[in-house]
Amino acid sequence: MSGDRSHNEDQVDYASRVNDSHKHRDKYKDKEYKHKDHKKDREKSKHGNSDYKDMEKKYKEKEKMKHKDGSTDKHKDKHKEKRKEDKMKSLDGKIKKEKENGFASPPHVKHEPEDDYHLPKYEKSLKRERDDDYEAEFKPKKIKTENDKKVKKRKQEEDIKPKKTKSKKGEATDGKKKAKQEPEEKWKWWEEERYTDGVKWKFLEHKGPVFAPPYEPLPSNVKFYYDGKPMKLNPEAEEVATFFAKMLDHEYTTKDIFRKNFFKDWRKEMTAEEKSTISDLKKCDFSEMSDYFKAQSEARKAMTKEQKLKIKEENERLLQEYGFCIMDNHKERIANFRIEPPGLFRGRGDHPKMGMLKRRIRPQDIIINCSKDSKYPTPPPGTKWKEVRHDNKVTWLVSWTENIQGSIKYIMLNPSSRIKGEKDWQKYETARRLKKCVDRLRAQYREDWKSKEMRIRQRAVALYFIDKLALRAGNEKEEGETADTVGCCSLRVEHLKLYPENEGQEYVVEFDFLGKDSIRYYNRVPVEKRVFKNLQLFMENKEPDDDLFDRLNTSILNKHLQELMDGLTAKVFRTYNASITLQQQLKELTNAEDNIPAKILSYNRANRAVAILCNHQRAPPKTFEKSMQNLQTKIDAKKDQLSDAKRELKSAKADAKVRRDEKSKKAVETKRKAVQRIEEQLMKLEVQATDREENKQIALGTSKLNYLDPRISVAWCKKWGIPIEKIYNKTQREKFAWAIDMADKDYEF
DNA sequence: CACGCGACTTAGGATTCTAGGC
DNA sequence: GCCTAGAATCCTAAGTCGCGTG
Repeated sequence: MSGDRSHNEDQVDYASRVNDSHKHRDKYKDKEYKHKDHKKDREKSKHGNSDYKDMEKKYKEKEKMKHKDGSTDKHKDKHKEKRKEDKMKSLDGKIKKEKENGFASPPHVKHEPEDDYHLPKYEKSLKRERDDDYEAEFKPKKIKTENDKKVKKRKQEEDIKPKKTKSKKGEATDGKKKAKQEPEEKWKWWEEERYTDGVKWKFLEHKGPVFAPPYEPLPSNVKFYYDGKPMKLNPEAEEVATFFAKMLDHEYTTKDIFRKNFFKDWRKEMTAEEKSTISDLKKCDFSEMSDYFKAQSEARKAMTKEQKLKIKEENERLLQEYGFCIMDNHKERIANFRIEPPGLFRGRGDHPKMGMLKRRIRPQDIIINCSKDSKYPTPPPGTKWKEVRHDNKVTWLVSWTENIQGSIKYIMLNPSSRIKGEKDWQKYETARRLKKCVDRLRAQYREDWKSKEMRIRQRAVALYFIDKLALRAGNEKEEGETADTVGCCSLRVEHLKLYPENEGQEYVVEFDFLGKDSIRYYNRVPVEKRVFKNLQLFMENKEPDDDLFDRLNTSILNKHLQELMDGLTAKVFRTYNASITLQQQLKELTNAEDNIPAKILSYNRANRAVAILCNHQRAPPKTFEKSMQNLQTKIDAKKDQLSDAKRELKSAKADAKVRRDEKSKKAVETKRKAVQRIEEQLMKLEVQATDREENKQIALGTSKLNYLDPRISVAWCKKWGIPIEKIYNKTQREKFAWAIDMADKDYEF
């Protein structure tokens, strides 16, 4: 079998892995996670000369280590330190600059040179301009000649499939049109030409963002107390206090870092007087404020129908006005047109910045992106945008810089939009191209395990993990800026344990680390002997907090991958392995004789295998135990009902035997039907229970939305006559409209 | 050529909505 | 009709990756 992942079935049945691995964000460190101390050491060594010398010594020792292979020297730790210092400097500069720019200089509309990229003549045509490069496919830029044949072939396939464009139009127009006029026909962007060379649109018009509602001061009867005494805060400080008060029930507010960060930022909003009084967060009493907000939310729930409807209508109005944009002759839904309201930063895991004040975004923080010849969004009265630009090489409509990490946030389009959909489709096409050459790649990295160059061995082992275990690439992160999490390339020695033998298996590697969102990855896998030996080598003479792959980073890895296949990066493996697993599991698990609920259980199980592979976890719902119990009660009741029905059937039969008339025969039939019906109901419930139990701490949504080629699911539905609604809800159907339209029952990933 | 940053995808949790059971 | 569990949606943090720059 080519291109499947049968060489590592062990991935699929590791329900055991998930079992109690979720939510170890906090527990984790109590156990044996000692990284903190090492971190402190590293922190120290950054300053102070003697420490630096120690480092140098260590560095030299390392160099002596195993690298007799002549590979280029590289020491990640050293770079890390350097980077950090630089960043601190540049951050300083940035803050100062921001103050000068943001407030002093008037915001302005930036005018681009006339002949830039603006091509108004195209904008009226309904179809996008056809590109000069007819061969251009998903990856417009670099098309390798060796691929030309395949490209052409796929092109043809695509041209053949979409034909029913017109056919549906008739039925839809005279059909029942909903009160809110649908944006005429559903636009089948996937039947049109794509842009190449990085142009994302030619016309873009929108209304700009919706700002967070202004702060409403507390009523005078709701007081804040310091050290038992009521205290009126200035509005700014009061607002920040309310952010804390609203989170009082949340675990966050018990965490030291959170409290420390909050308090520090809160004090910045206080008057000199307030600052001098309020010196200890423990003496702050927010409970009255907290109660007030609870009462408010209760009141909101208790509102009358009309009031609720009014709010709903207002929301709808806002959505209609700001929730859409015009991009290239089509009205498209915007994903997040509301600006993030101010509040306290809720970083995940052990985030050093949790609790910091996320400041309010104002019009002068906002950059607008739209066509030059569009009607620009107007800033709120008396305000100005930071900038209006016309960059059609990007997809965002609005951006601003956030104050916690200094990163940029964007307003972009909905997943159902052309611009997102095309990219998504393209992603799966890249993964399918990987399928075609994955055997070759696997052979290659296995060969590379034997390389005499350390960097190549490391690269090959890392790639093996990424492929086999679906690990993320693992970019380096700045210490102290974010939670300490890792991916493949950033794994440290402390994250794995090697067992030459474990529970009857040879060469077992135990992984235990925090990945994205501080979700714990725990897995014990037998690996090939060569991998094991290499790992031993990589770990020799290293401290627990040293990088496992000291001669590798994501950039090196991705450059290598790019050479192996056009468009290949580490994350493509996740997409590929997820999709191919789904396809295989569906094939394996779907039983032709099963009824629809049972088939859907199979689908969910296939989906689950992928979620486990990708380590998509969730906190077990708070009500999980209870709801499980409820379900069990229902099942028991149904069982009783069934035995009753069976008894009745039996007596009806006996009766019929004696009486031998039509009427009693009919009664038997009725009873038989009843038994059958109840049996079906019982089965449905039992299936539901199984499904739910198996899903306790596994999240299916993420893989469904981001990793599974929707055409696989669509094909499966078509093949088995399962309504697509059973698999995808409305939003998902919108996102995957392209797949639903184009995949037939024989689609192969 | 490292490195910072911009753009975009992926992610889990919180909040809101809704359908189905009482 | 009401309540509530579970689904849907919203929210925004946290990744990936490529590119420009000094």
